[in-house]
Amino acid sequence: MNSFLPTEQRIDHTRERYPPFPREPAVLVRLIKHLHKLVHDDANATLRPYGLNHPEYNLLMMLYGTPGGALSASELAESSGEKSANITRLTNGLCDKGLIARTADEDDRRKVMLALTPAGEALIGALLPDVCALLDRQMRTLDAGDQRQLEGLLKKMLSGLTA
Amino acid sequence: MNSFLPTEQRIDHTRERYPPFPREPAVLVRLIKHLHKLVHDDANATLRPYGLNHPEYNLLMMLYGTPGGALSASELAESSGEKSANITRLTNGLCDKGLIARTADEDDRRKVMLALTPAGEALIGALLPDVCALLDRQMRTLDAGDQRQLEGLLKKMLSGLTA
DNA sequence: TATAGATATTACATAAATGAATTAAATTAC
DNA sequence: GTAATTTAATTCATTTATGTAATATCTATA
Repeated sequence: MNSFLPTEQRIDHTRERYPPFPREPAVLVRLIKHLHKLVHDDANATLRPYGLNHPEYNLLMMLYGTPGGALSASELAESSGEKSANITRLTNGLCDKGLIARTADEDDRRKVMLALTPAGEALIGALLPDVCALLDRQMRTLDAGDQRQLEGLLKKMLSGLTA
Repeated sequence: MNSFLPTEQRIDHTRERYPPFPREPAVLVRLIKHLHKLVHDDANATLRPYGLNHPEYNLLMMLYGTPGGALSASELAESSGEKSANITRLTNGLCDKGLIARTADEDDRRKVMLALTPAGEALIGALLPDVCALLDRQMRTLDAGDQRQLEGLLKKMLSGLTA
């Protein structure tokens, strides 16, 4: 898992067998997959002591970072990239743990608004130092300029995937 | 899902509540997650007509791109990033479909060597044009220079995650 | 205001992934 | 040469994620 070289060699061998296979796009897609997995596993390890996994943490941080502090289930699904059925399961778990609370929206009674409880706020306060250390560590090989440049390129890539 | 702006706004609001939260690393991690999901879903949609999902396709391409054409189960796990238990499940499915075949390794009888069958080779030959088109389309907003630069930065990021 | 159509949420069934434990074969140490 | 250790692959139980369909509520328009 530590070296990406074998992956590149396989892509090169694939191109010998099938020349139109586009090297750079294939390398980039594999890198994204590889990085995602490492970041995801790393985050899970950091969050486990707090009784959370990465998707649960993401939902809590969506609420923490939202002015007003409340989002509907579908807004959470949209912003977190999870399927709505999965949001129900995850928010059930977070409600059971007492970290978030559901309230019916007054204007649109189809909606269920979700917000952090004091216990949820407290948990985030407790884990943020570890999370910040994790994020800084994960990006430690990139200086400020690298990070800005990478952000720009990833957004450029993103623009080709959504349109 | 199409805009990344709300995510950035949430990160900014998080930083108002908790200033040490590192903006760039958080943005980059979210971008990686976002891009991975889009690429993954996109690939699944392209592969479905061929009766494959993305993990299955990855395993087949590992074998296709390996000189000699055979890998052991643990080598497949290592190179694909899947857990070994998952490799067993996935390769069972691919064997059932007749796309790969298991043979015992002569030197080490604990090992199970996996290789493409003629049917597996044929399927890859059939789907590669679509996959190449997909890859080129996914990276269409990045010119050759962008792609090289992005590859370099992602590898630099990777070096901080594995060590 | 009645009703057709759209949206939000949830429930249920199914699929995919993971972790822990098991079996079998090879390697090492004695 | 035998016992202990390591490694490879699988099985089983559990967790996590997805797709489909059902239910309830809202919106628009005739």
